[in-house]
Amino acid sequence: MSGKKYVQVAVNLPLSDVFDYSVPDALQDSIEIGKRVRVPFRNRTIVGFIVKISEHTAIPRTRDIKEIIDQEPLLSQDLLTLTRWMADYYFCSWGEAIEAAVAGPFKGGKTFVRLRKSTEPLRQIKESPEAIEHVLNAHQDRALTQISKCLHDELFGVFLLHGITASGKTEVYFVAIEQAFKKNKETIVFVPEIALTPQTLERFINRFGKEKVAVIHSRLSKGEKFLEWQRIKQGDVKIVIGARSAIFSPLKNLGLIIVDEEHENTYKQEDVPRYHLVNTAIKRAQISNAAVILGSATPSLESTYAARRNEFKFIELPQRIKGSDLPAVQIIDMRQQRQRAKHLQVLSKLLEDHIAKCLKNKEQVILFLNRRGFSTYVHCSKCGHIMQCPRCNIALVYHFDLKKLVCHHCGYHVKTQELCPQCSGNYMRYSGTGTQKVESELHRLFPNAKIGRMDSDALKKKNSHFEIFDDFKERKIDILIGTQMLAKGLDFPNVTLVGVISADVTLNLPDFRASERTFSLLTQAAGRAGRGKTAGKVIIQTYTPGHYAIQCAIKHDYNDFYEQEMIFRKQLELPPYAHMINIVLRSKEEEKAAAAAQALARILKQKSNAFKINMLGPSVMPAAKLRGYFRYGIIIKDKDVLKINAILKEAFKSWKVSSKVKVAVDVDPLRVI
DNA sequence: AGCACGCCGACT
DNA sequence: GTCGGCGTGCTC
Repeated sequence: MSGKKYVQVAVNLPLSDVFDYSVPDALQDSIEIGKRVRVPFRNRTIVGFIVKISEHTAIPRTRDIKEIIDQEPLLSQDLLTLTRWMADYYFCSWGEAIEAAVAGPFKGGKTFVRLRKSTEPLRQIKESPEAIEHVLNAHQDRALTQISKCLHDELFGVFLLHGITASGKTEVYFVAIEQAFKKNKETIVFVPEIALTPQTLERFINRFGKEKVAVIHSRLSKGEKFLEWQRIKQGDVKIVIGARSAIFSPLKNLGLIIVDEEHENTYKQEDVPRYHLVNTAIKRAQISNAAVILGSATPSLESTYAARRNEFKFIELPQRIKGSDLPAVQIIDMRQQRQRAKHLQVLSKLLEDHIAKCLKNKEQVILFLNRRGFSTYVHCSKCGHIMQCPRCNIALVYHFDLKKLVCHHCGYHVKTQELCPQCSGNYMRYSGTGTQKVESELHRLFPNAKIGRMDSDALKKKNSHFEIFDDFKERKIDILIGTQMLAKGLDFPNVTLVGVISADVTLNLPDFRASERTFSLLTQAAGRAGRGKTAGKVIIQTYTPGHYAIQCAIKHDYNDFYEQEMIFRKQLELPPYAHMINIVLRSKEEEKAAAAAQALARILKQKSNAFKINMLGPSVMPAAKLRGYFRYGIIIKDKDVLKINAILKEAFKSWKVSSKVKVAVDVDPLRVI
C-alpha cells in the first residue's frame, strides 16, 4: 500500500516555480510524467504539465489535481530535459518552454482532433523515385568520412559545413541521412520557412519515399499537424523536415539533426520562449547523443568562431558541384551616378543595359531591394513635416497598390492625403525607393518584359508562396524583383543576372550585425546567378563601395570578411566574444518605463560588485516608441548566460515591477531594437 | 499573466 | 453610501 502521492506541475505562466498538487486516489494509477493535467489555481482551473512525481511535498496545504487530460504522456523525458534547459537559458518558465514544445493541436489543453484522410500534408506531392546517380566529389566525400564516423559511434558532435552556393550540400545531407537510417536512427532537417516549397520536399520524397518523411511548418492546419505528429510518435517516420518548431518532434531514436542555411535569422523565435534553433538543436542532440550538421555558404560568426575553437568540427565544400565558376560581381558607385544625372535614379545605366541584354538573350533577371512599398519617405517640402507612425515615430512608407501610408513596424496605415496635415500646403514629396517603385520603373523602361514582384505584400495577395516561383521557373516572368526572401537557396538555372538595387539599406541599419547581414545577403544573392550553363553576373549598386562587407562579397571571400568583422566585434566585446542579454522595459507612460529601467539597473549594479556584470544602460531603445509603448533597454554582456540569468532571477525576486510596465528578456538577441 | 483585495476620490 | 480606478500581492 503506497502512501499519498504528489506531482509537480509546470504551468504556462511567467512564473518561475513549479506547483505541487496532491493526487486523488482515483487518479493515482494514471499519473505519469509528461501528461497534462487540469489543476485548481487560485479561483480558476488551468492546464499544467506533470514534470515530477514524489511522495512528499514542502507545501503545507496542497490542492488536488482535477483531471488528467492525456492517456499517454505528450512529452518524453528527453523533451522535458530540453525544455528545462530552454527555460534556464532563455529566461522563461518551464511551463512556457513546454507550451512551445507541445504541437499545435494540443495547445490550450485540447485533446483530440478528428482527422480526415484528406488532410495529408504530402498528398499533393507526386512520388517519382528516380535512380539518381550519387557521385560525390572529393570534398563531399571527405566531409562525409568525418560525419560517418560520428554517426557510426552514435556520439554527440557538431559539424559546421561551410559550402559555397551550389557546392552540393544537399547531397551530403542525403548521404548522412541514409547512414543514420542504416543505424535505425531518425533525422530532423531544418530549412528556412521559405524553402519549404513542394520542390524541396519533392527532392526528399523522391529520395526517401513518402512513408518515411514528415513535414512540419506553420501553414499546416491543426489536423495536418496532428497527423504528422502522430505518425512521428508511432515511429513510422524516419525524417522530419520542418521549420523551428520541428525541434520538438517526438522521435525516439534521434541520430542526426541538419540545419540548412544555419545563419538564417528566421531560426530565432521572436516571442517567448525566445530560443534560437541552432543552439537548441545542439542541446537536443547532446541529450540524445546525436550528430548535428550546420550548413551554410555564409555561416554565422558564432558558428565559425566555435569551429575555430574546435567546439564544432569544420568541413568545407569550396567548389561548385557542376564546376561552374562563381559569378563575376561588379560594383556601381551610385555617388557618381548621382553626379551624372540630375535626377536620382533607381537603376544605374549599367544595370539597365545588362537587364536589356538579358531580355534580348531570353535570360532571366533577379533584382533585390530589401525594402517594401513604393516611397519609403513622405514629407512636406514647404514646412518639412515628415509623415510618421503615431505609435512608433518612424517614417511611414507609401504603398502604391493600397494608396496608403503604412508603418512597417506595427502595421498602422492611413489613406494618403494631398495636403500636408501640418501646414495644409500642397507640397507633399514622395522619396526613397521600395520594391513597388522598382517594379513600376521596370515597367516604364521595359514595357514588353514580364515583371513579377516577390515581397511579403505580394504574397499576401497571391495567398500562395509558390505561384510566383512556379511562374518564374516556367519563365512566365522575365524579371523578378523582391526583398531578401528571394535570396534564399533557390535554384533558377536560367537566371544570369542578379542586381542589388541598394546594398546600403541593410548596411545602414542601427544594428551591430548590419555588416554580417549585408555580406551574407550579397553572397547569397550572388549565388542565385549563373547556376545553369551560362555564366552569371552580379551587379551591386551602393553609395559605400569601399565597405568591407561589400568588398568581401565581390571577392566571394568569407574568411576575409570574418577576420575584419571579428576585429570590430572584439573591440566592442560583441558576440561571438560574449553573449548578450537584452532586457526591455516598456510602458505606455514614458516615465514609468524609465523609472523601472533605472530601478532594475540599480539592483543589478549592486549585484555587480559581487559578480562583475558588464552592463550597458538603461538607455532609450533605438526604436524608442513601438506600438504605442515607450521602451527602455538594459544590455548585459557576459560569457556565461546561465550565471547572468540566475542573477537576473534574484533581481526580479527582490524587485516588484509595476503592472504598468512590461518586461521582456531576450537572450542572444539577433538585434537590439 | 490573471485575478482579488483594499484603498482612495467622485457621483446618483 | 457605492462604483470604479489603480497599486500590491499571490497563485501549490
